[in-house]
Amino acid sequence: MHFRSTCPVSNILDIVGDKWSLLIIRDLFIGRNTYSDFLESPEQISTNILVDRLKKLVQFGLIEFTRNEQDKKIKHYNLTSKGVDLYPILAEMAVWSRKNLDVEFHPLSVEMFNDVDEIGLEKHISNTIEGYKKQLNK
Amino acid sequence: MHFRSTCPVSNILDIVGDKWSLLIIRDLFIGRNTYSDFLESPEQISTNILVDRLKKLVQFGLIEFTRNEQDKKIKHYNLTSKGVDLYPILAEMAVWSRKNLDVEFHPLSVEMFNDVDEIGLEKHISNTIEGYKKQLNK
DNA sequence: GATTTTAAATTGTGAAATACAAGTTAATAA
DNA sequence: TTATTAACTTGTATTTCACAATTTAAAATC
Repeated sequence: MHFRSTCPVSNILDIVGDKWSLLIIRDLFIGRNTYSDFLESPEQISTNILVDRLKKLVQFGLIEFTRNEQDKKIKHYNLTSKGVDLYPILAEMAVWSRKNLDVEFHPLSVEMFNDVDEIGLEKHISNTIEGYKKQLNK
Repeated sequence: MHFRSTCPVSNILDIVGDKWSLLIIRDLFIGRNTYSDFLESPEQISTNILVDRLKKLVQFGLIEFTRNEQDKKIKHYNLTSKGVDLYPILAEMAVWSRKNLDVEFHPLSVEMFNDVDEIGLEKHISNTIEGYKKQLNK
């Protein structure tokens, strides 16, 4: 891995600072976990870019995959602990957009973040991470 | 502005989701605020990319500039409130890198974040934002 | 007021990343 | 044996980025 500098902000951007990587991470948090799932996301990633990003994210140790027992040609991707640690960044991004952009957001995002005003962002983040880990162990 | 979807994470990535925009924002938080300052950053942005990103960030309303009174060919850029609101994202990125990457970080970053263990991330963020705003009004 | 300096911006060219469409592979299902 | 389908590859066009050189315009110097 080549880092442009020794700045930690620059370093993480060298890993996930492209148009697609963080959207795949987001997908994993909302339960999408297969190649086909990712292709169905509303942003419409290209197949060659998707394959490339999945490989890179595995190389970086942010995600890994297991084979479906019933249909072994299906790969189920999941976040590693390094990948789960990205959630605060995604959450802060969503907070920024909801505060600073005057647009109608996807119902799923509205639903996902409607607990923030009540319980606070910190609790929302820890709940989401806990929820993700629980769902993995099933 | 064209958004790929109505997901708030996707939306902010459509604005600052490239290799350089957030590094310019970072620079502004550490006191670098002119074209020449940005060029001197360790990541070595190209002049054409820098001009392009500065224009876009102004268009998006994340930054603005004033002319130096003594030397009017110098532009001093500053973050708008929308831009200042990006700091939590930068902070979470730095937190992620410091936790998950095994590298030596720039002394400035080490110094900047050495208060986090003591006072917590939330306080670090509000202090940094407050500090930035104060410095602007001088 | 002509010349030099410098911050900001532009231009040109090659390389890399991304978009889009079509085709391939290999495991499973029929 | 032949579909079917999840994952992946390939080819080409477009866009973005990197790198080097040059231009512009305001300020400073002579």
